[in-house]
Amino acid sequence: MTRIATLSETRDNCHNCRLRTLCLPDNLPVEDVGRLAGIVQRRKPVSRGTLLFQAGQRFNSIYAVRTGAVKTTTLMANGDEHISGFHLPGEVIGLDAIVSRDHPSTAVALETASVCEIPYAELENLSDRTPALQHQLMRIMSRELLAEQSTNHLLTRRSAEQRLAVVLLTFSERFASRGLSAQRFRLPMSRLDLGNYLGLVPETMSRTFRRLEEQGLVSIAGKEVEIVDICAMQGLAFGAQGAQAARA
Amino acid sequence: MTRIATLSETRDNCHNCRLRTLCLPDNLPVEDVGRLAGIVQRRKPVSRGTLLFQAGQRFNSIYAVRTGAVKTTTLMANGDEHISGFHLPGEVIGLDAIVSRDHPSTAVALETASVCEIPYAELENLSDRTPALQHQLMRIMSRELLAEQSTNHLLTRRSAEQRLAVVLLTFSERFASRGLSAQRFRLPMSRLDLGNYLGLVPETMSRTFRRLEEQGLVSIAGKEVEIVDICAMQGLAFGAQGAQAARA
DNA sequence: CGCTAGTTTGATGGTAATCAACGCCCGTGG
DNA sequence: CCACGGGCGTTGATTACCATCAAACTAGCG
Repeated sequence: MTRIATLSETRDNCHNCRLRTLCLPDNLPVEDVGRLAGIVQRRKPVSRGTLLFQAGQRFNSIYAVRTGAVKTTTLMANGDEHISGFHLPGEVIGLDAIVSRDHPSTAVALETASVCEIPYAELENLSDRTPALQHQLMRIMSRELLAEQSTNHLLTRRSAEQRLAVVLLTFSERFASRGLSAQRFRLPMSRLDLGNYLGLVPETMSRTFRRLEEQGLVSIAGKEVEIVDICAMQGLAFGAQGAQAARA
Repeated sequence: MTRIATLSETRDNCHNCRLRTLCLPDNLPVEDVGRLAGIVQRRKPVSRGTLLFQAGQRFNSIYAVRTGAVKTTTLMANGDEHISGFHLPGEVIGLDAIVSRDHPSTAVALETASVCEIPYAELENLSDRTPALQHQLMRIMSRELLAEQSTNHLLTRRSAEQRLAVVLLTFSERFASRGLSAQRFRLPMSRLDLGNYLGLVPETMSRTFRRLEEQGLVSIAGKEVEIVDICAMQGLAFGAQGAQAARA
């Protein structure tokens, strides 16, 4: 069932992409999408564990996830590794490298995944002549900034249960906006990875999953998640105060 | 001693600004700095507590801090307020509003402060015709992204002592790069604000300051800070593991 | 069929939140 | 000038949550 992409298909890259409204081409007029498609390079699928780029590597391109899921990790000054995000199809990664010559983080495929590579020099060059593209880039970076801020809040002021609830609801929404079920989905990462992202050790992850299940909010089977009571989940995630300080 | 800025002085805005290498004009050719200066509006100093913009307000401009210090806060879904950052002269705020029509956060002067207002429509328009400006904008956003990521790590995986050490060292560096002393400085925010930012209650802030002092790392007098042993501070901030999980 | 990474369970302890109360600084108004 | 008040900061006692340690269990995979 392997199909070979023809050249014309490659040119069509973004036009026909189901993810176009989540990705760089969003808000672009048709002719600009064509020009963008001209510099986008589809990469062949890679298997779980493959590095898309590595911290310290020279920054040449940003990447848009096409299929599968990717995590980005950073080696911190003290030597431990921090997962800065999980990325689903349509999301752009590598933006944190623009300011320096090198990638600050490493991107790893969490499952079989494929990406579009966008050489940054060419993207810069193109967006110099394409205001709409430039504006879309700014919007994407602004959105990332906003997401990081809300992650910050989540991590400082919420209990383990709330962190997990928020993250599950976030995945639910992200899957839904990609046309998948908001109720049932499969988490692409291990509990260790999810715990690293949330600032919780695996033992706590396990116990917290169980507590959510006991409360009848979710049903868990390995990496398969079913959100049983979405309202109660939202109540837990966003209602009242965290377990910790929440003074004005 | 009040000086009235003349028109020509206003035009010169960015050229003569001591902060130009930290701010939007950095990396721009002289003629582009002039064009940028043409759309920058100097605002009169405002006193402590003044709101520069408010969450929910229509997004029109970004702002560069010129003097003083500013905090940005966000009202989270659960009703509590989260301080997303403290901003010193040369830093640009409001970038998180680009993606939506409205400001997600509120900016408050922490002390007497003045800002430059940069109408975003004009900035967009100008950067459409000014590649270097666009690239500088991208670099600034990328830098912000990076900063948020490292804050994330700080908040999830480090003890109260380490969080405070990191934040003090960060302020030290930021003051130093503005030509001020790296050893002695005055924190512009209350302990409550700093605690909110770090995810710590005021009681813990107080005790943690005292512990750093007892260890001979710093000397504290109200908001005045002296970093006594910078090496030991760095050791504490970046060395070894945090008090919490740090598994790969 | 065993191996290893990942996950779970239980027992214990430490760090920081919470609760309670007091002292300090500073601006306001009598 | 002094008294008052409130925001801010400090200190102490107690508690809760989550990390840590230890160990068993499961599942994918060569």
